[in-house]
Amino acid sequence: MNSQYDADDHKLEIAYWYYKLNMTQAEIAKRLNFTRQRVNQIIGNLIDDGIVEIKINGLRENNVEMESAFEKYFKLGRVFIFDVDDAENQLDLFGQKAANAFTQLLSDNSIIGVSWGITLGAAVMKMQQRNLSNCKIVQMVGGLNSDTELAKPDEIARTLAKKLSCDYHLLYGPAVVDDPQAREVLMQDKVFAETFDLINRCDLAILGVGELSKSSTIYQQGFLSKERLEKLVAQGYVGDMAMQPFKKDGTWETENHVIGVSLETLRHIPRVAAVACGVNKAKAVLGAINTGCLDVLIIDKAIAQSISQELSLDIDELNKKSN
Amino acid sequence: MNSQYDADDHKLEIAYWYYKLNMTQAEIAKRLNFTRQRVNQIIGNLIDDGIVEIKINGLRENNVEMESAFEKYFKLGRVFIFDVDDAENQLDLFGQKAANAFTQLLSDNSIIGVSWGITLGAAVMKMQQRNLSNCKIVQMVGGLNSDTELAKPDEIARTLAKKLSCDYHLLYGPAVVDDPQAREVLMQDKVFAETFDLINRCDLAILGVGELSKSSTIYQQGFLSKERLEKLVAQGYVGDMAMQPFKKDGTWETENHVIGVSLETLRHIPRVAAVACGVNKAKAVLGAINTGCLDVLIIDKAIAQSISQELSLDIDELNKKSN
DNA sequence: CATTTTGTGTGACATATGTCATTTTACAGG
DNA sequence: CCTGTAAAATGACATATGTCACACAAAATG
Repeated sequence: MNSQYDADDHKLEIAYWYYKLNMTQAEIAKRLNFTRQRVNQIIGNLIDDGIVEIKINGLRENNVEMESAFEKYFKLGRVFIFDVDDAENQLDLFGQKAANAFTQLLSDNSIIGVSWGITLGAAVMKMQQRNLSNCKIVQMVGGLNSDTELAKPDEIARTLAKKLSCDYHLLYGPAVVDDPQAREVLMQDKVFAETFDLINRCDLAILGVGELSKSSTIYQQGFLSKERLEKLVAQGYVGDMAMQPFKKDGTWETENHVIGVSLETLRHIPRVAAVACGVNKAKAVLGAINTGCLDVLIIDKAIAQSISQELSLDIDELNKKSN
Repeated sequence: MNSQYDADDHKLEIAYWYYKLNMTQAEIAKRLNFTRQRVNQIIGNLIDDGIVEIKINGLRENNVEMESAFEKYFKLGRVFIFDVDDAENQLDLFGQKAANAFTQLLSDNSIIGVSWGITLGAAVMKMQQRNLSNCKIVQMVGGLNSDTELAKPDEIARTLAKKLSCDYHLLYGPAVVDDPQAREVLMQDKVFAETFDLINRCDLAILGVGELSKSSTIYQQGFLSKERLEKLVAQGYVGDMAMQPFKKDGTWETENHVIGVSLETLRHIPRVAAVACGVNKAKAVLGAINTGCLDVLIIDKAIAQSISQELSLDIDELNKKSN
């Protein structure tokens, strides 16, 4: 009844009526003697046509765009990127923000596995007190004597449980043993049966990403010998999660010194969230992403920018509505 | 569960996800552990909050804003305002655009009453050929011998009927009689019974607005004597529709020289559309609006601006979403 | 300490929107 | 005049959105 020409002619008024006067598509259709579907289609193209522009003020101060781009590029469920400019309180600041991020991931009636690390500890400590009493926290790697109280997995598990007012279950074994044979024996022992059963049934796992270098916690604290560190680095390993090392491309050989969750197991946990802060962890984070274990990534802007640069990501391009 | 503070914090990402990534409100709610309703409410305020701005390019070249403002201010169903800058072809240009406007008002199975006038004639002539064969056109004022063929009501009725491929019904009487007595007699006559029945049952009436001055068609063509014109003007009359004069405030006394539809009858026709072109008709149009007979107004920009100026209308203000 | 107030969560519901498969219509060549 | 094709209308649905009334809990008030 009406030609293409008419439609062009009417785009402006449709835009105005719909976006400014909040008329419904049906009302507009009635006015123009169009079908509702046709109006719907025209409105759907208004932005592409350049007739309507939607501007979101203050986007650049935020990292939303970069977060979304990462989610899309790496096929992650959720990415949080935080500014932590204040080098002084970096850990505190990042911890606080990561804690807020965790808040969004938690829901009642879930089994939550925790790993270890300074960053993870800082985040858990900053979490708000809540009442998720039907959750259960489970320690996913064995105990280790860290200088920093809150980096210890058992301590993290306990603290988190307190925050959520729920029960927790510890892994009563050492994180690292020297002799693979010893590990083998221990892992088979029935004491761990329930623990590993819980780990396997986790709904959510939260862990830190560690780098592999002489300045890394894992080395500094002596959980990794100089020889093993050098060997791993030589083999191309770049980081670890829950003490399990991986290479830059995300591959790994099964570890036989660590008592705790394996990367293979992590892979089957529906929601795995990793935190990392500090640009020196960029390479490790990239490797962590590549393992395919992660669903949620919580990092600071420095890491994000470093990764983005290394891969020459075009943030704007990625967010084009290609879906 | 989440404080006000959180919501503020999340507005930006909600805006981005909703407007740029086209996520649904439910998806967003899930991400943030909000209820869908809360996200809905936040999104509803995004524009007021100044976080989201919607810009429609090229609005000013159009008259949409002014049209909407008029609709709101005068409580009209629809207002069309057309640019007719080319003084040369003013009638042609305006006629063409008015014809398009009519197109939007027409639907099949309706009784359509027509009046008379140069502008109306021009518009009807420019209408596209269509197939609305279940419509019926009815002439709403008696015949008159105009110089301009297409200003005559019967000619307009016939032409429109041809355009719509439908039947038409003429009013076989004079438009104006000198003696009120004669009019009385004629109006009672059974010949007109069917005609006036049709007029009363009109779904749509289209008519022109005339001014009352020495340069007006109604006077020039001699349908109104000098004496009557001067008397009417002296009494405050400013214009006519279907030969029925009205004052600036929209009031009128019943006319007793004209054979045709009364303003009172027009008032009860669901959709009455009036056309007018040329700034000299501004005052008449304002009066026409004030009669309360009109639902649709089709005018040129000059008239619109004149009226807007006289009433000191603030277009932008009117279109604020006060509803 | 009791009591409003305010913000949120919940469940229910009416509308609005997006999408498809199918039919009509309008139009361009043959 | 016939026929293929592209644009629109139609009818039917599944989702998404806007809005209630109501219940709760935390914060503010007296």
